[in-house]
Formats: sequence, structure tokens, C-alpha cells
Amino acid sequence: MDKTYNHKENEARIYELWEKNKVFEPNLTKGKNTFSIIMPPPNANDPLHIGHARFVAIEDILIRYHRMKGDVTLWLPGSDHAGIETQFVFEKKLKEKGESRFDYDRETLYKMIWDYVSKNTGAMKQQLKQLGASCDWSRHKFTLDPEIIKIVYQTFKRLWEEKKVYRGEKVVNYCTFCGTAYSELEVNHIERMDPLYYVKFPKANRGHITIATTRPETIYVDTYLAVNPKDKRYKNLKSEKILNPLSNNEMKIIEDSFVDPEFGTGIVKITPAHDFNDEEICLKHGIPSIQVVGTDGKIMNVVPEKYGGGEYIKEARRKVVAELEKEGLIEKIDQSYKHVIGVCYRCKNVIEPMPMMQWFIKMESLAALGLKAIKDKKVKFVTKKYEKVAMHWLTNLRDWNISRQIVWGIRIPAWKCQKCSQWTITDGETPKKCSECSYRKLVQDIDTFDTWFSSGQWPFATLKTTKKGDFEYFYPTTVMNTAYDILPFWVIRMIMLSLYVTGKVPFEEVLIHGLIRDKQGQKISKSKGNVIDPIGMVEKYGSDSLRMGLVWGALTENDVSLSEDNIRGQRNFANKIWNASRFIQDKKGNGEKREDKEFYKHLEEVKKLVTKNLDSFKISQATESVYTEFWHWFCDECIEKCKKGELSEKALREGLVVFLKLLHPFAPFVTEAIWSFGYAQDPRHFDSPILALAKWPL
RNA sequence: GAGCAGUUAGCUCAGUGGUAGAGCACUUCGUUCACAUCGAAGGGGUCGCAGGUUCAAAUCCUGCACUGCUCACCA
Repeated sequence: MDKTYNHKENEARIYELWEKNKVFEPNLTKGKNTFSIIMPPPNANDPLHIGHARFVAIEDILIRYHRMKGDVTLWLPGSDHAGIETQFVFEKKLKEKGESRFDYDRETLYKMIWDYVSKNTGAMKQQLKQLGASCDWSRHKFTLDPEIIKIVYQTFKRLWEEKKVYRGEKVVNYCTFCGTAYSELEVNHIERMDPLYYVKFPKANRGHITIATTRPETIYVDTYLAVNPKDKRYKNLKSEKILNPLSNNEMKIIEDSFVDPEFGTGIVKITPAHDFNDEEICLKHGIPSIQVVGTDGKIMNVVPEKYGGGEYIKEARRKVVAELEKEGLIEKIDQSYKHVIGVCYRCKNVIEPMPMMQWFIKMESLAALGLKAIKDKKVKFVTKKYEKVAMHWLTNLRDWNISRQIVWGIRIPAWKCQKCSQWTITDGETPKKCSECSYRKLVQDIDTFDTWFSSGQWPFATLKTTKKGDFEYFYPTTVMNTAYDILPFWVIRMIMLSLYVTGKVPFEEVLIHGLIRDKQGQKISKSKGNVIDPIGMVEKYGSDSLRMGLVWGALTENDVSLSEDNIRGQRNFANKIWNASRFIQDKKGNGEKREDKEFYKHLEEVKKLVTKNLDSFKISQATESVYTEFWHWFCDECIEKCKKGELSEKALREGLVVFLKLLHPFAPFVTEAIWSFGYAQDPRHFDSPILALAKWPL
């Protein structure tokens, strides 16, 4: 054996050994405990980032532990088509070639993206292997596998039949840059400084009132003003004739308590089509909605060119303000007005609320299912604070807009009748006739599902389509492990949709982990230049070292600050395992010593400690205890005692076998290298020629 | 504006009622046949502040300060 552990020589051949022996494929034996995790599917198109490596480390520790314990263990890998993310990346590529998505019809574009993704998806699988992920590749699923799509369609159809899906025109969050609507969750709110314009609205007889607004560009179509009924200043406003300063139309006055008399001048102009708040007021007061911003982000030509019709909002606003100023209708402009605006989570541009026909899921009954399951502890959160977060989300959901105006995704199986305009929903096949009027000319909706609508069905969609009997055997799965940033997007939706479709929760335990930060505790981002490439670290220090580093030094549920120093330290630890084994392999003595008893006693305690921590999902504590016990007890004390003749060589050998097993989930490669290719070729100590299949020492 | 966290050694973090801990960094020493990717020894913290409960508080309670994250329709 080499003097230092060489991860480069060992890792690939060890993963091959595992794969060749099918150690990751469960045997569906009756009457045994099961342990299963559905892997959060990484984006099929992208290389893994350091965040993926963290969940791999956590999940692989649990999976390997349970496999060694003798549970029938399944870790089901997958990849995600990641709708908008992937289409956006692809469009960027097109742009580099001087093309755009509009140069292709939807079928061609879909095919192009499909090929592009297929080309890249192998890299992700290869990287998961480099990280040592002991998942069952024979059960790998892609979110666009036909069988998966079929299940998603069935769910949609059932939701439709049970009236939990509706198509409606509502104000939705639309990104004019991405060219698609989003759900409320894809909108981020940022604080920004914008001018607040105080605009004079003339009275018909004489004088004027003043209205504060940040959106003067819509004034032309505005027809309603609102005041607080308690505001004495405007008690008689209703009897007065107020004119729109641009269109000269008469403004109608409504009273509503939502108006804050303290803000601005206490009068609000109502823009029903482009503001959620205003939409609500208008529904309440029966005010019609007029769309003024188009999906292209331009002011529509209901507004004359003079006032910005046909221009982008920014330019239209400039024009309108210039016109108003020319007419002396701007009283003042507050340039230091701070407010919060919605921006697209992806491209960071301003989200334009606008009315659109979209597919919505009614969330009330679904959320109730989820809430009940959590309250009844059918789904348990390992960390309580995240249970609070989940409950908070489930109690504050609006109807979920699931249609996206992109091609890369699962196309909505809805066909519109060309005669009666009713929708026919199927579970995938093209309907021959309208379900309402039997007319035979139908046109399919061009939108696709929100990616989260399909990934919200991932736990049962995968298990129902992998191998026969998988669903019955493994569902509900044992643990769902993912980062806290997608708790609202994914975790609560899996809970709701799974309960709705299968009547059962998708998983019993939710283990939420934190994000990776750099060594200063700073958020990792490309613009900061502090990204950590997991594969680079694997190549430099070895897979075991990176994995240990990722679960070391912070609680699983908290963010972890990852430094190269830390990973190097774990590399040293892997080397320590290697060298201790190298030392012990030459010790053949069989005699016993009086001190052995104390040794075995402590060894038992170590086994129990590590096991207990793993059983309660205390991954970092488990890692720390096995690290400390191996290095500072077994190596620093026990090996030294043995050298001095105060401990038998036999005890040391047996201790090493125990530690190799205890260490294996955390550092699978180096321990397997020792076991399979090194010291371990002594059958007396082994219940399995492959450590990954050896029996957990308890 | 609301919610949720956090504030412990130079740095990153553990520690939830009983004599302050780890990793890294630092200091000194060590070429004995596993490992210098090592070993031994050591320095360093009145556990954010102020009260309270208790025989006993980093740990429980109250208030305050600061930091972070998330949510949020006030024009």
C-alpha cells in the first residue's frame, strides 16, 4: 500500500466495482424494513454545483447506513428538464448565433432543446458517480419520460373533472423579458427608489385635485379614483366632475377603506388590469378592466402615440410626464420615494401584472390536506422551524397559476373547441371531438405546465413507473431531503399533490438542509466570484474529503461555510484512515491483553453513538463523533497503546473492521479501497467482500 | 410592515440547567519502524447587553441592541 491514500487511483474503479456488483439495487424482499429517498432531480442540462454535492453527501450517508443495516434501501435518481431555466439557457445560445426562439416553430424548438439537453445530461450522472452517490441507476427517471408525462396528465385531468382546475382571466405576474407568466412564488420583491409624481386632475368647473402615482403612463385609460370614506377632505368629491388630464374623460369616484388618507394626497387612481390590489377593488366595485400594457412590455395602442402608445413603459412614462409638465399638470415630483416592486426571480426585470387567460389550481382544499397531514404528524419535519415555515406557506397560498408560455416542458393537454369555445381535457391523447358539443375541430393550448406542477408529483410519478411493485413496496418514501430555498416551491407541493392523487403522504420525514456559503459566510454567487466547483474539489482532494467537509462544521439545517482548508483537513482524515489500516494490516498477533476489555467497551459506545445520531438524522454530529473517535481515540490512543504492548493486535484489528464500517457512509471510497483492495482481504473479518454490503456493526 | 433565525476562542461553527468545546489558524517541542496529509504540549473566550427564575444559567423567562433570511398589493 502507498504511503498516502491516492484517491485518483481508487475512486473510479471502486464505483465500477459497486455498479458491477449491483450493490445499489434493492431486493424487494417481503417483511423487511424499507428505507427510501427520492433524490431531488438536478437540472439535466447543467453541471452539478456545490449545493448538489451537499444533498448527495447527506443522502448518501443515510442510504449507505440503512443499506448496511439490512433495510431494503432505494435511492432513486432523476433529472429535471427545468422548464424555464433550460429554455432560457438555450435561448441565450440562440442569441449568440444571432437567432431567437421566434425563428422556429414550437416542434422544432422543442426538438432542438431536447437534443441539447440529451447531449449534456450525461455529465450530471457522471458527476453524481464521482461524488459516490449510491443511487440505483437502473431506476433513473427524467421528468419528460413519457410515462411520467402520462401521470402528470392524469392528475391534471382529475383536477379538472373534480373542478379544482379552472381557466380564468386574472391578473398574473408576467415577465415581459422571459415572455411568460409566473406564479406568485417566482416573484421577488425588492426595494427601489422611483419618482412619485403628483399629478393634477382638473375639475370641470375650476380648480383641480392632486393624485400621487408612480405609474403616470397608464393615466390615459384610468377612469376611476378612490378615496377613503372617512376622509373629510374628499367628502364632496363624488358630486364634483373630475376630468382625466389626458383623455378628458370624466373620472368616477369610489370610496374604499383600503385607501390610506395619509399617503400621498389620499386619492388613488385605479388601474384594474395591472395591479393586484386594484384588481381586487375593481371586482368588489364592479369596475371593468382595461389592459394597457401588452405582453411585449409596450403600452398598447388604446393610448395615443402622443402619450406613449406603442412605446415601452419607460419611454411612455417619459412622454406622459413631459406632456403633463407642458400642460402644467405636474404639481411636484418626489424623487426619493422608496417602494417595493416585484421582479422576476430569474431575470430580475420588473414583473408586469397583467390580465391573462391562464390555468389555475384552486389551492384551498389541497392546502388543507397538506396542513392536516403535517398536524397529524404523517409528515414530520426533522427541524421544527421548517415545519413552521411550511405551515405558514400552506395557510397563505393563492390559486396557483400553472401555465407557462414556453415550449420546453409538458404541454397542457387541453383542447379548445373552435365552435363552442369549451375546453376538452384528456390524459394525453388528442380528443376526436369536443366534450361539450361534439364539434370535431379542436385546437390544443400552446402553453406548458409550470415545472413545479410536474415535479410536485415526482415521488409517486417515479415509483409508479420504475419497476413493477416499486410503488406498493416503497411508497410513502422515508425521507425527503432538500435545501430550504425550495421548500415552498417543491416540498409543500409534493405533499399536497401526493395526498390528492394517492391519498397518502409522499414521505414520512422532511430533512431540510441549509445552503453552502463561502469561508467568510458569504452567499455564493457567480458575480462574487466565490463559486466552489465540487468536481474540482473531488479531483484535488478526493470525493470523501469533499463529502466530509460538506456535512462537517455546521448543523444540517443551517448554512455551512465551506473552505478549502476544511476540505484539506478532511483529506488528511482520509489519509489517516488509510495509514492506520496500513499499520494494522501487518499486525497478525492473536493474544489477548487485560486492557482489551476496556477497549471493547468503549468501542460499543462508539457504535451506539454513531448509530443514534444517524437514526435521529443528526448527520453533522454523527460525522464529528466518528471522526473524533477514530482519530483521537482509536489512532492516537489505542494504536499507541498497542505499540507499547498495552493492547492486543487482535483488538486493534477488530476495532479497525468496526471503524471501517462506521466510516463507510461518510467516506465510502477510502474505506472501500482499504476493504476491497487492501488490508481487508482477510476473510476472518468479513461478512461481505464488498464493504458497501457489509453489516452495520451493531 | 410581518414572520423566522442568529449573536460562544483570531476565523467558521457545535454545545439547551451542573466545573466553557471542535476544526482551521497560532506558539513550543519532536527524524523511535502507520501517517509531517503526523505526534506531544500550549496560548486564547467575564458565551451581545440589562434584568429575572434557580442551590446552580451559554443553556429557561422578560426587555433592549445588532446581524441575517424569508414574506408583504399601500398608489
